[in-house]
Amino acid sequence: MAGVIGNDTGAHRWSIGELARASGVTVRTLHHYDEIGVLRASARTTSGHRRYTADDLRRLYRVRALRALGMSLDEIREALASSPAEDPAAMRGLLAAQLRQLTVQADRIQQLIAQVTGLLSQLDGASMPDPDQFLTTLEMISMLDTYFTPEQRDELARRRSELGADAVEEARVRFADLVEQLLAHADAGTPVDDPRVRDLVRQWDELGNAFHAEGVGGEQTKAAARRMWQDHRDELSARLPWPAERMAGLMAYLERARAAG
Amino acid sequence: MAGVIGNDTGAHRWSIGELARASGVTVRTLHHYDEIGVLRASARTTSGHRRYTADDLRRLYRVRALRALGMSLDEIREALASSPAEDPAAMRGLLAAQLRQLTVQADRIQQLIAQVTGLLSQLDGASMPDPDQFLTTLEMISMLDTYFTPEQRDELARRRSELGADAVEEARVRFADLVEQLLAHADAGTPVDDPRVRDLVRQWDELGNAFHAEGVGGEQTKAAARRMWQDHRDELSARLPWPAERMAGLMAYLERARAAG
DNA sequence: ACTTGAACCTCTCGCCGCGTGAGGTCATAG
DNA sequence: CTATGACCTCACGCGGCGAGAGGTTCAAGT
Repeated sequence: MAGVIGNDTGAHRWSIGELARASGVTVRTLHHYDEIGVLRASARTTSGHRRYTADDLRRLYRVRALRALGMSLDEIREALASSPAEDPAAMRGLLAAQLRQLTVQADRIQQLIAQVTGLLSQLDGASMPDPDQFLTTLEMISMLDTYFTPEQRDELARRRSELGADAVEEARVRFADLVEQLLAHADAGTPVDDPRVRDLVRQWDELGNAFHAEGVGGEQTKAAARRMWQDHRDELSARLPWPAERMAGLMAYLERARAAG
Repeated sequence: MAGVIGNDTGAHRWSIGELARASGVTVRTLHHYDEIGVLRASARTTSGHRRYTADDLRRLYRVRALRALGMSLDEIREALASSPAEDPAAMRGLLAAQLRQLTVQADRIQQLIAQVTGLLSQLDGASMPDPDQFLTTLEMISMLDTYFTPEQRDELARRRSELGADAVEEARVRFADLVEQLLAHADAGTPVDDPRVRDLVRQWDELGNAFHAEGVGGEQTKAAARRMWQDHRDELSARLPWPAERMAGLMAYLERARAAG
């Protein structure tokens, strides 16, 4: 079975220290591999010292290679359990799975890099009147993590980058403008079914929709955003130039207008 | 000091379960944060139950955000120890360090992806006469890891990709040709200072130099390659179309020719 | 006032891949 | 016979919690 190529008859048998030096791993690592069955010493002396064969050395090389590719020792044991000569498909599946996992990790890291870069540019940017602003941004990050699933965050980020920074900035300006106009109407007591108000509400909803996907997914994202707003009205409106209670009143006005529409 | 923004006088104080639900972390996590001092409950009831304030909640958000960016809890504790309002440079340094670390990780993962992809293409390629070939490739990977430093591996990979796959294949063919010619001379007993032999040796060295950098770094890489060859002559020559002892003889012939040149 | 069930407390072990000892046995050279 | 290394088997430690055991306390209903 094992050892079709290099049979060990009469060949040298290594002690654990020799194997360690030859392969560049520590003795402790070999002990560990023996313990968990990734690489068992194929023999012991009468006094209990491990003796390794040339086949063991080759197997060790394979183990180290697969580990260098990022696999767990459990996966490696399974991969090397059935001789790959009999079962090349198993090895293929494992490598493919590993590749998928690596791609996922790479994506995650790229996202983190983008986020950290963004935070750094906020810190370095001219707009640094107030370190509290930065801390609040930090708080927002974990809020987003709490309320949106990773897929939803991906989707939001994707749409923002599709729109481009300029369009996002323009949307921010238009949003501020809508807030001001609607607040004015709310203060003036304009009825919610006034055509001017209805038009403003329509613009508001359109503006928001640009950031969400269509269909069920988009609705879920919007629902998550609403939940976040309801739970953290104060913290969130602290980042806006209007006081929290004014925004709360505005949201109520909006709700009534939508109900009337 | 702390709580300049949101003072807690008379405000609601959360139990650990309420804080957990509000922030989306588990109670166990909050216990852990309390234990290691990342987020201490700012008070306890007489019976020992933890009570959290609004400031604690904000701090928790910051902790979760920094963790989502990949920082360790130790780093986070340090980062939040000094109020960042007093020391914005510290936070900047931390984020910059984190960004560096993330870039390193991203590079590593990209390399792994390239390696796994290469292995998969070897498995899928038409040239799959022999699963042993594949296993030997695995063994080579860990050998390279043992003999070359990460920098040296980077350098080798860089030069190979600069040369391009075609040039590498061409070099392989020329190498085979040189081996055949030199073996013929060695067998024929041509003296090592024969001009034809010296020319072949010159070509051999040039061919090898194309894969190594110039200067001290390149010499170290070549030395590492020689050590690898010396330690693993048999395994390595098993991947070449000539028997190990013929290659060994050839290397000796080469050495003598270089000494004579 | 009593009971119940949920929420809270502390303490401990488990995961992964070993590093780093501690304390004892075996092999070999002088 | 002894000194020195190489080897052996435990066993704890690391990071960031999950999972559970076993006991107390809280809040609400009867």
